[in-house]
Formats: sequence, C-alpha cells, structure tokens
Amino acid sequence: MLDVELIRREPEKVKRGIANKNVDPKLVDDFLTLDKKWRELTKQADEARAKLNILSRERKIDEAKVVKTQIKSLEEELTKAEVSRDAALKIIPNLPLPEVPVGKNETSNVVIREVGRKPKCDFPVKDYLELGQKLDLIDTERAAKVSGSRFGYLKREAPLLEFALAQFAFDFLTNQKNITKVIKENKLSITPEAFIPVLPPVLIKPEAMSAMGYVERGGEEIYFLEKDQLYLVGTSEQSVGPMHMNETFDEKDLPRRYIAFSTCFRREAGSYGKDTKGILRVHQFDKLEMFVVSAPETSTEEHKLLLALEEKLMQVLELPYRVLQICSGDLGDPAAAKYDIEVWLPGQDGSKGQYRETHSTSNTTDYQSRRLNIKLKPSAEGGSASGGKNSKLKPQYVHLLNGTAFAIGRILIAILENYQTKKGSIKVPKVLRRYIKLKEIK
RNA sequence: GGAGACGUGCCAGAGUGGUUGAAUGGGCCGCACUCGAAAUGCGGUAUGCCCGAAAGGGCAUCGGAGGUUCGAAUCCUCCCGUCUCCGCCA
Repeated sequence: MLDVELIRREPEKVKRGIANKNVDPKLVDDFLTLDKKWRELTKQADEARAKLNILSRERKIDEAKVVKTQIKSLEEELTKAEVSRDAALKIIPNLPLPEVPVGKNETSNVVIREVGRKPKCDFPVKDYLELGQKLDLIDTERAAKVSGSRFGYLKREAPLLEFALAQFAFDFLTNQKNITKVIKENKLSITPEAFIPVLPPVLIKPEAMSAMGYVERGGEEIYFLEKDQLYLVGTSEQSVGPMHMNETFDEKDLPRRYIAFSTCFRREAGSYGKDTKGILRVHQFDKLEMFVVSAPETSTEEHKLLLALEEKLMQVLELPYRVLQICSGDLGDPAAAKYDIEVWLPGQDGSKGQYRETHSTSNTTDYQSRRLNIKLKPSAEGGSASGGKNSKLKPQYVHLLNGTAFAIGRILIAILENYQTKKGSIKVPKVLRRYIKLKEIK
C-alpha cells in the first residue's frame, strides 16, 4: 500500500501516477473521503474513552456506565469506517517511478536492446513441442488425462535439464565473485553480497498473500484452498517476502539477496484460448526467483543488478533475447518499475520465430514492505541519509525487489528450439554439461 | 489428530482486577569521573494513531480476536504460535 501521508499531502501526484497505470484516479478521492470520516470518528472515540478513563479512575461508576454505552456505538461506527478506509487504501496501486515510460498497455513497452545471435538454421526449424514429443521429453496428452489441460509431464532428459538449470543458477548466484563481476561490469555502486539459497513453502496464509499486493486485483489468478485457508503461490516471491514480515533490518544487514526455488501455481483464468498447446503456459511450473531486500536509496541500482544478472544467465546459456522496459500501463499493482526479458523462439509462429517472455524483474519500492511491516532501523550515527537533527526519525521501510532467474519450463522450451539440430536432436548448452553428463539429447 | 506447559518491552525476567506502558537485571545512548579506557555514578531508552505551527495533549497496544467489569497484562471463550509426550507419517 501507499503511504497515507503522501496521499493526503499530494493527492494530485498520486492521481497522475495511478492514471498512468490505467487505474481510476477517483480511487484517491474515495480514499480521502473515507479517511476524513475515519479521522473524525477516531477523534470522537478517543475523547469518549478519555472521559471513561477519568470517570473510572474516580470510581464514578454510574456516570461511567453511560459513557460506556456511547463508546460502544462509536466504536462500532469506527470499525466500519476503518474497514472501508483500509479497503480503499489497499486498492490504490504503487506509483510508477519517474523514469518509467508512460503508456496504455504492452504495445507501449520499450525494447531497450536485443542481445545474442539468433540461430541460423539451414533446415526447417521445428517447434519445441514437436521436438519434445519426438524425443519423449514432454507429454501433455497423458497429463490431460490425469490433471486436465495446461499440465505436462517432463520426462527422460527434461527433468535432468531442469535440475541442471537449477543447480547452475544456484551455483552462479551464490558465488560472490560472479556478483562482484556483474556489479563492476554495470558500474553499480552496491555491495557484492551473494544470494542466499531458499526453498520456501508454496502454501501461504491469506495475510501473507494479501500483503504482497496480488489479491486486490488479479486474485482470480491464484489458487486458494478453502478448507485450509491457504493460497498456493504463483511465484516464490509471495512466500519469500513475508518471511521477514514484522521485522526490522539493520542497515548493515542490507542488501539481503535470496535465490529461491519453488513450484509455482497459476489458474490462468483470464487466458482461455491463449497458448493452449504445450507447456508454455501451464498451471504448474518450477521457477528460480531472485528476491532482494534493499535500503530505499539503493533499490534502483539493485533493480539494475537483477536485470543484469538475468541477462548474464541468458548470455551464459547462449540464448538470444531482448530486454523490454515495461510502460506504466503494463505494470502490476505492486510494481513501480519493471523490465522483462523475452527469449527468441525460432520455432514459434510457423517457424518465423517469436520473442516470448521468460524473465521479469520488478522494483516494488516500499509498496509491499509497508504492508508487510518490514522496516529499516534509522541509522544512529549522524543520520547519513535521513538528514536533519530531528530526534524523531521517521520509520523507513525497506524496498523489495524480485526477478526471475529461470522460469524453468520456458527455458527448456528455449533450449529445445535454439539448440535443435537438423536431425531433430538437441545439443546441451555448454554451461550445463557439468551438471548433466550429456552433449546431445537424441 | 490426542494430552500437557508456555507466549510480557532490544534481551532475560517480575507482575493474577485499580495512576502498570508495565518492577528488576542486562544491553544500548548521553553526561560525570579519567590523559584515555575499564569500573562506577546519574539520566535517558517501545510502537502506532489522532489533535496541534510547536510546546504539548489524548487514545490504543503485555501472541491475535472477542467477552465479563466503572476499570484487565491480570478473569472467561475462541484462534495462532512455541516446547514436551503419545499417535500417524516421508
């Protein structure tokens, strides 16, 4: 959620920001109206309670009884007001950062660069599903029998490739030397902390899911187990973020970087008819996700680091890709800025080839951390950043960022299509050969 | 799933209905003493919200949500979490 102070102080700015996200600016006025009412009731209730406290201290029991009934009805009103005020606050999305291009929808996303060489094949290029089925790596037909549409069995070398990719990503990101190198290459001035590997729970409580900001809009996308009141995560971000709920970080413990592996579950409710074949868009897939807890001042650089690492992983795998800066209208609720990576899939669109999304990295600034109540201890010495000699340092919230390391299903697809040979076999990318003792899948 | 114990401030740990936001100790911060340090002494040390230009004032918070009462950290109910034992299980 946004800072209430900010909405009160600069409503016009907030309106502009959310309008750029295609969200009705009227939400701001709605909130302010409810907020005003809530403040009035708060005042009344507080005053009544003050009165009661005095009376009861003086043992004026009869008078106190009268005040007590007043308080009861005031509190009922207040609770109602509070509920609607909170709801109104929570549906206001995060504001885009100033550098984010303004645009209505994905057509205004900006291609920043294209990297890598698209494979030139002197033979008819096949699509991953054809290749995968012929080599018995992917079986969606039997999956449909067992689980329905949008599921798949990965078989034979495919699971081995999956674990090779996971192992590779863990190795790469937990090695501080690699991080240092990427930071240097991109001229960033942030600490070269390595990533901490995490295997998180994939079932999480409603509070946790809601705090991450995906329930208000887009709740349809999420699986919910009614009987147990638990959500299935759509990305491990939703499980890793709440790990630090109600915690306060020392500045010296930041940045905190995590690399998490988890299965991800998505209902794909709004995508009937889209990508129905194969395993490009499925209800269940495994993903390695980077997650960063950052000091507010460094989050933009951390975001650049996440993007740089995503690119690095793609480069080392020698997969051609392009980088998109996502425009304001295509940002999700919690995101203030976002980049996507799309891999080149030469077998798509009838062998014409197509870019398809494999990575996404967002800076959610303090939008998630405010709701998760993850704070940063104001630095005692000199108040380096917060400035001023105010003895009361305002609480700072950390910034939270996330970025895909590998969405494994889609990377498998990319490997199949980009590493296919004339014979219909698949070469194993060089970096993976130390994790899978194979040069070629045939 | 069954039985029991517990859940208080940064930490340890008192407190079983009435100025208790909370003893005491530790930690931390400031000051004094010192050339400096240790030790010692004195003082300070929660958060959120509301009103206020500020000074300041008010309200709430002792795992969470309700309830009893003029008044609850203290009594009652439910929930959550931790630990121990049993059952089950990979």
